[in-house]
Amino acid sequence: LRDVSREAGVSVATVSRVLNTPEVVQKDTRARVEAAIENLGFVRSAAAFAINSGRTRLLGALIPTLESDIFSLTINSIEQTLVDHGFSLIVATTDDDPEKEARKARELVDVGVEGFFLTGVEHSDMLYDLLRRAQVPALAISNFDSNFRLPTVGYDNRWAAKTACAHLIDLGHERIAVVHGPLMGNDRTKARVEAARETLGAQNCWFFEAPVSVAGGVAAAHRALAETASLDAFLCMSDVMAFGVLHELHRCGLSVPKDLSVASIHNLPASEFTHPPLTTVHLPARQMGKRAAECLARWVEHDERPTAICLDTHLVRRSSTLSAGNISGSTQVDPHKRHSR
Amino acid sequence: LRDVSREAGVSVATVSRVLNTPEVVQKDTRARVEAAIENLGFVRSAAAFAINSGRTRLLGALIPTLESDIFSLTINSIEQTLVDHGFSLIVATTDDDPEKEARKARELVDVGVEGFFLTGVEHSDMLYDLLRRAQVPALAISNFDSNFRLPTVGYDNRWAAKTACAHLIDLGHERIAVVHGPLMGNDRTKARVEAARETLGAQNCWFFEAPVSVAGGVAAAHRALAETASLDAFLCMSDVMAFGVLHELHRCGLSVPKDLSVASIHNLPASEFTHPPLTTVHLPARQMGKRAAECLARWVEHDERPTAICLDTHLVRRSSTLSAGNISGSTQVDPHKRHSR
DNA sequence: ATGAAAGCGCTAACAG
DNA sequence: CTGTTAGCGCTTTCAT
Repeated sequence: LRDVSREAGVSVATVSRVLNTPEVVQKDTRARVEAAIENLGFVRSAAAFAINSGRTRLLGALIPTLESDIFSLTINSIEQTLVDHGFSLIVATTDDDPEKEARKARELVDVGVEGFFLTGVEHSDMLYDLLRRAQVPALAISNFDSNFRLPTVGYDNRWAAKTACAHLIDLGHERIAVVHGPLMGNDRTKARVEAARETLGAQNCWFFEAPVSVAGGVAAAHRALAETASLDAFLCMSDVMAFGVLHELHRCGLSVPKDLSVASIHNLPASEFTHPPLTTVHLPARQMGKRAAECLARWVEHDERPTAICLDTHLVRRSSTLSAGNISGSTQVDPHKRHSR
Repeated sequence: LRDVSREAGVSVATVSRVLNTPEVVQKDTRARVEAAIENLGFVRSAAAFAINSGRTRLLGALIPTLESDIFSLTINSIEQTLVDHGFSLIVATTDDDPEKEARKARELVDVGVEGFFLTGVEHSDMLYDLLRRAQVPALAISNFDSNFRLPTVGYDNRWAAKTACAHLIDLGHERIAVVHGPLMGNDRTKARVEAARETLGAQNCWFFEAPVSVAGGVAAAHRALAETASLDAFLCMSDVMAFGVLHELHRCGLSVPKDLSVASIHNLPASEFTHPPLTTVHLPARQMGKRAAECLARWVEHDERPTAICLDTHLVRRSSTLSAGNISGSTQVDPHKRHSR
C-alpha cells in the first residue's frame, strides 16, 4: 500500500480511501491510484484489514461429515446463501464427537470466524465455554428446540419419526424393524429412535444399529431378517440406510411393498428413483441451509439474535409402502411375509 | 493481551511468550499468566496474529458443487487430512462457471487463504492473474495433466472413459448411448465424452446430455430409448446418472444386463448396491483428497511445489454388464433388445 | 479532497 | 528469564 501510494504520488490514506470509499476521492486521483494498484498487482492484506475493521467475514460450520447427502446438501445451500451476504464458509467435520467438535471450534476461533453453525443440540461444555469467551454467535441446525440455549434452525426429529410410524401403523403394520445409525453423540438419531419406540410401542419394534451408509442398511436388514420372524415393515432413520434395506430385501427375494413395507426419513433426491420409490419423511435440507445462513449472517451483521425456526417436515408417500387400497387380507405363510394386514 | 499482562503483573511480551513459546517462561510466571488468561477469558486476536506471522492457516477449495457425491467425498477427505497439518478449509462452489470461480477466488484471497484447490484445468485468465498477483499456490484436482501450468493431483479422465468403452466393446456391444452431464465449463466431462467418441467410433454412439443427477439419468435414458433403435448398452459419465438410467430401464421393462448393459464412471459407495450392481470405473475420490491436501500443505508450508500426481483408475466389474460367459447369441427382436452379441 | 499521524493487537529483536 | 520497543499493513480521525 505504501508502494502504491508512492507510485501514484499520493498518501497511503488516499489509497486506503479508493479501496474503501472510492466515491469520496476525486476522479482523476482515483484513476491514478487505480492504475498504480493495477500496475503493482497490489492485493490488500486480509490480516491488516481484519485487525482494523474487526471483521473477517468468515463463518464456520461444524458438521458430523460431508459424506452424508443430508449434510452436503445443507452445506451447499449455506455456502450459496452466504455469498449474497459477503461471507465465506469454513467447514470442519466432527464425526459426531463432541470433543473433536470443541477442538475444531477452537481452531476456527483462532482463525477468526465471526459465527458458527453447529449440528444438533449435544455439545461439550468446552465448546459452550469457548463460545462465551470468544463472544461468537452460534446457531444449531438439524434440530428444532425453542428452549435450547442456542437458537435452532431445524426440524422436529421426533415428529418426523412419529409421522413415519403413524403411516406404518395406519397401514396395519405391527411388527417393525427400526434401522438407524450410531446413537453415540447423535441427538437427531436418538430423538428419532426414541419417538419410534414410543409411537410403535416397545413390544412391536426391534432396533438395528449400523453405520449410516447403504452398506450399513444392507447389514442391518440382514440381521433383522435373521433375528426377527414375521416382520411387517422396516423403518429407516435415514434414506441411505433404506437404500441398503431395499437392496437386501430384493436380494432375499422379498418384494416391497408386497411382502414388507419400507419407510424412511430424509427424502434425498435419489429416493424418488429407488425400486420401488421410497416412502419417506421429507427433511428440508436445502431450505434449512438457506434459512440458517440468513439468520447467522443477520446475527453477525446486525447483532440480531434470531429466534428458533421450525421447518416443516411431511410424509412423501411413494410405493415402498402399501397403498391404502391394498390393505386387504393376504394369506402368506412365509416367515418373512407380514402376518397381518 | 494488555489486560492480561496487567492482571498477571507482567509485560505483554511475557504473555505473548506463554502463548507461543511457553517453555521459555518460568514456571510460576507462566502459571500466573495462564490464570489471568483463564480469568479474563482471553482469546488472542486471529488478525493480529496473522499480521505478524504472515500466516492464516487457511486454504480454499473451489469446487463445482457439494451436491455431487464425488466432490463431497473429496472435500471431506481434504478437510480431514488438513487437520493434521493445522489448516482449515474454506469451501466455495462455482457451478462450473469460470467467472464465478474467479470471483470467489478473489474473495478467498481477500480473506487471506494461503493456497487453493481448484477443480479441473479450465479456468479464466482473471483467476490466473489473481494467483500470480497474490502469490498464492494453487493445485488442480480431478484431473491429471503433467503439462498443465498448475500441478495436478487427479486421474486421467480420458483413460477412465476408454476403460469403460473397451469393456463394452469387449462384450460385443456396438450401439451405445453415452449419457453425460453438461459439457459447458466442465473439462472432466468433455475429456470423457471425447475419449468415448474416439474409442467407440462416432457412428456407434449417441450422446445424451442431462443434469448430473438421478433425475437427469432418467431423462437421458428416456430420450435415448425413444430416439435410438436397438441399443446395446448405456455408458454413463457419472454413477448418479447411471442410477437414473437403471431406474428408467427397469421402468420400461428392460432387463439389465440381459437386454442392455450399463457401465459408468465413479464407483460411488452406493454403486455396489444398485439393481443390478453397477459396473463402473473407480475414481479414487478420497485418496485424491488426501494426496491433494498433503501436497498443498507441503507446498504452502515448505515452499515445495509438487509435481503432478496421477492416481490409478480401474474397472470394477459388477453385474450391470454382461459377464463374458454370457456373450452368446440371443435372438430378441424387440427394438430395444440388443441386436448383436 | 487530501495528508499526517495515531493506533488496531500482537510478535520479535534487543537489552538487561 | 523478562521488559522495552519497534513495527506488521492498514484504517481513521483530525487538520489543512
